[in-house]
Amino acid sequence: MGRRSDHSREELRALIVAEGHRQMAEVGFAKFSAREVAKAIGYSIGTLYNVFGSYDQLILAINGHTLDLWLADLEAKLDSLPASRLRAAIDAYFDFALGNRNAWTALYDFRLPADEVMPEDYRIKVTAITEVVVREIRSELPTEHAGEAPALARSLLATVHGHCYFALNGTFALLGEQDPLAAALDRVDDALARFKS
Amino acid sequence: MGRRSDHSREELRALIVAEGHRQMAEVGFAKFSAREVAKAIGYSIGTLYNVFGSYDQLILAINGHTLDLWLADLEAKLDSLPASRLRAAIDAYFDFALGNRNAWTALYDFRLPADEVMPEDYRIKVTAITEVVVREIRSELPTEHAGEAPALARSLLATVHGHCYFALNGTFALLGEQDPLAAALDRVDDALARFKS
DNA sequence: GCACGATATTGATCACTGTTCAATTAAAAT
DNA sequence: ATTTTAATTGAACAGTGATCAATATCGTGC
Repeated sequence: MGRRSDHSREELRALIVAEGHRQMAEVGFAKFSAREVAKAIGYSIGTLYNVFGSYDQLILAINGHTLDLWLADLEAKLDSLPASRLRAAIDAYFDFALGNRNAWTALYDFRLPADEVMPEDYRIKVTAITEVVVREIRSELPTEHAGEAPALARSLLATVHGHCYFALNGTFALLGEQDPLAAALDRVDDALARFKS
Repeated sequence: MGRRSDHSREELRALIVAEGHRQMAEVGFAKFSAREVAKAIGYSIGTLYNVFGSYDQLILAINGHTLDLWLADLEAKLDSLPASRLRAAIDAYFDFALGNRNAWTALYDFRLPADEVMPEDYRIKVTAITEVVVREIRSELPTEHAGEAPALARSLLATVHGHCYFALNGTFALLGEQDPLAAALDRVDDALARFKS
C-alpha cells in the first residue's frame, strides 16, 4: 500500500500513542510490545518504526502522554476549591499513581540509553509538573522564604515520590505501613515547619 | 555430559549469582541476559533454568545478593565510629546506590508477577535493612517516642529513597538540584524535629 | 568389574521480541 | 499519462526467555 487518506501523519502519531498508552496501562512496562500496538490499530510494525524511529522514542511518546494526563489531573483537582491546595496536590499525586499503576510506573521503569538525549518537549512536561508544586509550596511559605520554594519543592517531590513508589511496589506492605499517604503528608508538614514560627 | 565434580549444587548456585550480579552491575536490568551469564561461567542455558526454575527467580537471587552487599556495606560504615550514626546511615545509602547504580536500580526495576510469591529469604533481607534504620532512629528519638521509631523509619526510608532515586535517574539534574544528599538530610532533620522539645 | 538407577547437563526447538529495509502501493505533481 | 514523492508493508535477522527429550556422568549394590 501507499499513502492512506484516513490518517495524517500527526493523527497517526496520536493514534499510536493513545493505543500504546492503553496497552501500557493494561500490561505494564515489562510486557509491553510495539507489535501488539501495531496490530491493534491495523498497521504493520514497520509503520511504527517509520513514525517513531525506535522503540525508545515510542516509549518516550507514551510516557509523555502519561505526563500530560498527570498534569491535567493535578490541575483539575487543584481547581476544585480544596481546603489546602498543597494537600490536594499530594492527594492527587497518590490518586493518579494508584489509579494508573502501570502507566505511572513506566515513567520510572524506562531509562533512556546514555547516548540518547531526552527530547525537549519531554523535559518541559516533567518541569511543568514540578512548577505546579513550586507554586503551591511558595504560597504556603512565609514571604521571606519564597526564594527557597524551588529547592523545597524538588525535595518534597522526591519525598512524596518515595512514599508513593513504596506504596505501589509493595515495600510498604512488606514493612507493615498501613497509610503511606498520611506518612507523606507528615513529612511535608515537618518540612514546612522548618520555615514557620 | 552429566554430573560434574567441580561444583556442588550449592556452589553452582553461588557461582551463577556472583556472575549474574557482575553482569547486572555492568549492563543493567534492561540489557541483562541469562544466556550471557551461562556463557560466562561455561554452562548451558538449560542448567540455569534447572537451578533457578525461571528468569524471575534468577533475578530475585541476584537482587538478594545485592541486598546482602548493601546491608554489609551499611553496617560496616556504621561501625566506623561516625559522629552521627543516622547521618552515616544515610550517607551509606547514597554511597551504595551511586557506587552500584545498575545493581541497586535493578532492585526496583524488577517486579514479581502478581501470581508469584516473594521468597521468604528475600523478605528477610529487605526487613534487615529496615531494622538497621529503625535502630538508629530509635536511638535518636526521645525515649517517650521510641514506639514511633518503626513508622518513622519506614517513612524516612521512603524519603531517602525518593531523593536517591531522583539523583540516579536524572530527575534532580533536570530540575536543577545540585545536592540531593543534603536535601535528604534536611528532610530527616525536619522529621526528627517533630519529636524534640 | 559391571550394571543399574539417580542426577546433572545439554542444546535444538519454540514463540516471541526489537529492528531493518528493499519492494510495493497510492497519491500528488508535472 | 507519466513521473515523482511519500506511505506502508512484511519477510528477514539476531536476540530473548522457556522447554524438554536425549545424553553423560556419578554413586551404589552386587
